[in-house]
Amino acid sequence: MKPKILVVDDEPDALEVLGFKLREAGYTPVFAKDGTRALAAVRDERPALVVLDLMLPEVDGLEVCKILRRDPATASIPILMLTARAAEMDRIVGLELGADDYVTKPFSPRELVLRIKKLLARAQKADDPSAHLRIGPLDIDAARHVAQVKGVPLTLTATEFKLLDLLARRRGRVQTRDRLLQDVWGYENPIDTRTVDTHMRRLREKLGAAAHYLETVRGVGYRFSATP
Amino acid sequence: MKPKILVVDDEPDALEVLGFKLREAGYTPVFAKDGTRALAAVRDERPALVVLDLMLPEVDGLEVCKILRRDPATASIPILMLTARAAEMDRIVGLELGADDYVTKPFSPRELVLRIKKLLARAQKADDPSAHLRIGPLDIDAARHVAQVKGVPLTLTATEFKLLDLLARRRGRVQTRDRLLQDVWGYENPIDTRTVDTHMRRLREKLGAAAHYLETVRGVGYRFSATP
DNA sequence: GGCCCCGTTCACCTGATTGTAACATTATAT
DNA sequence: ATATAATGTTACAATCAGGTGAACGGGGCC
Repeated sequence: MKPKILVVDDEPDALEVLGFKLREAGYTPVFAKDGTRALAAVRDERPALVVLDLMLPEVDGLEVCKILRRDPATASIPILMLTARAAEMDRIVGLELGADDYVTKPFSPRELVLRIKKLLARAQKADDPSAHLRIGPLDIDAARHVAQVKGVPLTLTATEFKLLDLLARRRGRVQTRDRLLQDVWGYENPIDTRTVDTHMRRLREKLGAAAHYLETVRGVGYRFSATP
Repeated sequence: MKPKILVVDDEPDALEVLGFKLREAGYTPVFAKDGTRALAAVRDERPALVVLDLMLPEVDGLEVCKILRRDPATASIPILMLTARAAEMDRIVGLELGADDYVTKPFSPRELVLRIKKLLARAQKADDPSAHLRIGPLDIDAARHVAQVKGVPLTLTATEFKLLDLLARRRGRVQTRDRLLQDVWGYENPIDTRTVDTHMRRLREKLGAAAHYLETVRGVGYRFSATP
């Protein structure tokens, strides 16, 4: 399974070079030459990662970035920004919007592929049960059994931790109460109980500023927000 | 794994030609020459799709179609109708229940194989409940419990979401109110059938620009439009 | 044993959801 | 064209799902 990479740039030359290098590195490149097409391509192709030029016709890179982040279906796709000027990049990657990394033009393709590799590895790690999860101000270290909000450790009980960890790992996807009872509590035959609700309430209380990550999907279950 | 295709026609010549073309296209054809045998063959062979001539000895094509649709075990098998006259096909596909597509005789085998391919692809997608459905401007992600029109998330209640998801998964085929009550609401709920109508209305309202996908089939039920 | 922590259950409350009924409109049959 | 059946619309009250706070109870620890 070759990961699909969407490359968005308005210069055909850049697309060609990148396409070649990506194929060489074992990826399947897909292309778009403006912001509108980029958004369409993300929806159609569901790439594993997006390489995004900052300067684009139609809808510029920043805007594309924002739109992708706002939508739960695409919020977790890593974005690598390309730009000519390095100066303003800290702002872009850090706070304003959710780019995950950036490379300044002119760049060495080797460098770019390395960054892509790193981002993909990081994204994949979210599924690895032993990994250290970092979502916005939230830090979850399953190995050490420690959860933090903005660096401040939370005092969670074992069940609370397991619940939070599981929801965060499956972020974006709704978990029914039955599923949670099975996976967190280990109940074989899910019973009718409000236990899950009570635990969610305590979790929310302890999470404080980060409580909004725990979303209720009425009639279905709970979901850890997909957007950081 | 070659998909098995049941071809039902009373003319041996037609069977032979179709059989050859289907094998050529990578399918495994199975044959029946009348309605009774067709029903038996569906039961015994469990084909992935049925090509059904309208005019048949014993039990005619429409009747076979209806019988297959009534039984939950066979209801989801795609049916492609063959007929000599095009005029009455709208009625058959649209109203009388259940055929998924039709081709008028004489037909080009290439055309037929293309239609088969399309129907099989659609059926496969509908079978996987975790799959992300994308139909025109509509996006339905069951795992995340998110439905969007042109990227804008809809706020659907649990029942509304289930109803939309089910109709979209069975797009192109009419669902009777009873069937919807069974599959969306659950068997044991003996509720007024007008409940479905009310929910359809609410769905249409929320779908806005995409409301036209929900078609009313007077006297029968509702259908999610087959064409994107 | 007694105490404390933690998980579970209960009761109550609120707002959203939903089934139904009543009325309006449209399609079909006579 | 008119009658009739089917569906669209609207409104509303009952119900339900989930939030919240508190009580209960068991097991480990002293």
